[in-house]
Amino acid sequence: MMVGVVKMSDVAHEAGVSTMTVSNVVNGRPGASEDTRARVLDAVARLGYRMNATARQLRVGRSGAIGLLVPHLDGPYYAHLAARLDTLAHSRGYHVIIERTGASREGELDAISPERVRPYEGVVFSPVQIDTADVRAAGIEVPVVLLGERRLAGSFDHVMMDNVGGAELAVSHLLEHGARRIALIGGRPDTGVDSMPTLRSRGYRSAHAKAGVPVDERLVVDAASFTTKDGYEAVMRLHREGITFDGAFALTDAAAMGALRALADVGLRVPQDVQVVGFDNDAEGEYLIPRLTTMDPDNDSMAERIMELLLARVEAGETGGAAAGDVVEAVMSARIVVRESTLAHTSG
Amino acid sequence: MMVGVVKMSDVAHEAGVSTMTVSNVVNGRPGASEDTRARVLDAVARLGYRMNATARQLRVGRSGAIGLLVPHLDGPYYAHLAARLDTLAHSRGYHVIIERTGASREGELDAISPERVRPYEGVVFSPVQIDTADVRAAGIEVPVVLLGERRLAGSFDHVMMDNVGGAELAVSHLLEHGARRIALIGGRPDTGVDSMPTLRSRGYRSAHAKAGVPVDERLVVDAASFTTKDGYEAVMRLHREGITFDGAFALTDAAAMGALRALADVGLRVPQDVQVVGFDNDAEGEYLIPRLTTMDPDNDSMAERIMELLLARVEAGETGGAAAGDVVEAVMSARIVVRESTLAHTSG
DNA sequence: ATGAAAGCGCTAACAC
DNA sequence: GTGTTAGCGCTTTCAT
Repeated sequence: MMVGVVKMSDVAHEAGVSTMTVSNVVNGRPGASEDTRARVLDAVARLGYRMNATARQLRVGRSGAIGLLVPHLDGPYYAHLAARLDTLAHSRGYHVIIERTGASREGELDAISPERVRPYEGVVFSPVQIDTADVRAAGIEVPVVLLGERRLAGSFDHVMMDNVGGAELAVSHLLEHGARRIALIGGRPDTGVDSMPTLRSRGYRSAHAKAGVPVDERLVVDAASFTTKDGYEAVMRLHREGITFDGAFALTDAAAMGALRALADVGLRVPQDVQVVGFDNDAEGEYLIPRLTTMDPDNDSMAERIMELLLARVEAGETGGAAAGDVVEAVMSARIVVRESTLAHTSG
Repeated sequence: MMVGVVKMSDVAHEAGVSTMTVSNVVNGRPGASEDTRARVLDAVARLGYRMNATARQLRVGRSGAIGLLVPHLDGPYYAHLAARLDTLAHSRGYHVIIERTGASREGELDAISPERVRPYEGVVFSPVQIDTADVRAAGIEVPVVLLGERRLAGSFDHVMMDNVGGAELAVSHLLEHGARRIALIGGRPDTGVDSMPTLRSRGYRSAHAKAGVPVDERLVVDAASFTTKDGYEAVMRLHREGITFDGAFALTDAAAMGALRALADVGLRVPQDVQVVGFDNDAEGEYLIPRLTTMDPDNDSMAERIMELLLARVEAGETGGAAAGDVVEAVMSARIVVRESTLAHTSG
């Protein structure tokens, strides 16, 4: 056993060969006799040699690492995505490294800076504050797949969920089951900007339009961040202001959870008095009281699509982030999971 | 604007100086006239130069990155820890990079391998499958703080939660409030091995011992992984087998959530028929029906302690993972948060 | 105040 | 089959 950090030249010396031969053996390249190979491997084991990945990367570029740059890890969404991506990456010989941007502009710019991104062979980035121009300007040098609702047209492969369609499905379900005054928990006026809340709010409106049911704007309750707390407070606010409703579409399951608790607190029964639908299909939804009807975004397919797009570019040896011409925009659709929080049979 | 990757020598050429001068200016080192500095900065801006962190690291070692190696990111625990550590790291000029080990032995060994760990200036590692010997044998070359319940005696700084004490407090609370047959959801027989479930189970037993209440072993229900589903199924199993109980201590809030749902399904009222306590103080607990009494592990203090220990060693320039002699073992205690799922007043 | 030389640990390209 | 040379992009040292 040697003390200090063992490098290739130490192994070479020990085995009585050149560093090049050690490199070849260690990397499983052909062109070394069985005898030499054995001697090298033996020396490696004896000295406890471990390759210096930094040096290797400076030389060849390959690191085997894929960066996943997300705003935060609260809630099951990104956690689950990370797990799926990691599994997929492993099966292709890569591993996933996760970085939090903190959902701030500065954090996002930091995370996508070339210094920080260069060690990765490709990155999956979910921007929430910055836009296409910023991402292009950052000058990322590796393949990028963008994630999420913001339209970053034309420059990068982009995987997004069909938020509008999913929300429309959710609200149509409520309308079909007889709800006529549907609260939108965490809703936003349509500012024209694409974001998760504005898109899901847009689906809420289009479902109403299709059904010919007018929207009472007082039912649209904004929420800061779609947490359980926010959902709770939104319903409480409606109740305090005496605004009645017989349905509620919460922009996230977390918010729906808070809404359920608030409804219980004010004595409204779900689904008899108010029917509730969430969005995300969090694992907990199945165990809430009552069990929550929700939209399932099929995150697994999404993860597969992402990894497929990214590795295609990585393995094609693409460089220079912004892809040329043949950019893919994949929209994944969501399906409804009906549970106790909405009525079993269609009314009307 | 230049095409391709711009390096220091390009900037040097453009500014008409040597690379050394560029290096000095870019890194804010003294020893460059105002005039030169301006010319260099101008060239940097014009060419869009970004430093190559890999090359720099090969030369000097510093990367500014702290690795957080965790089994998974499901649930709020590690997500919240990551956020706290990241904030603390930023205030000290570092950033946190998260890696999932997948809670497998292989994944953990992979993650702590010198190749993978060398880019970090220090790592926070939460092992669940491997033990001290493995971690030592891995030959990590940077400071390490270990996290979690497994005792990895003597070799590394180690921050752990007082699982036994916390569980004892939770169960004592139930006993004080009149519960006499307390189900242990996710409990384990004490195998002598230290793990979250065995430690919390130990607290369950010691609370009973202190109160002089015997434990009915049929109330100890194992669960695979302490999820909502597991909690639900554990209670259902007790009910099917006709085992009655008037209290339940779930090893995690997630499991408690499933237990609450199961109790509702079998027609038992909480807290009147069964009092329930969880562990972890997840944000959702406050909005469950009924609101959940739980143990708050004070993760923020824990994160502070971890970062403090790690950066102390990093900034002391320590190398060679296993610290010499002066190893710190910090045990953080948990406090109880009383809510609706247990009775308001002490009985008996 | 600035620059030239050497080298961090590794590997591509080319000898032999 | 194996070794030599050169160099990835940066910084340390020492000269000027």
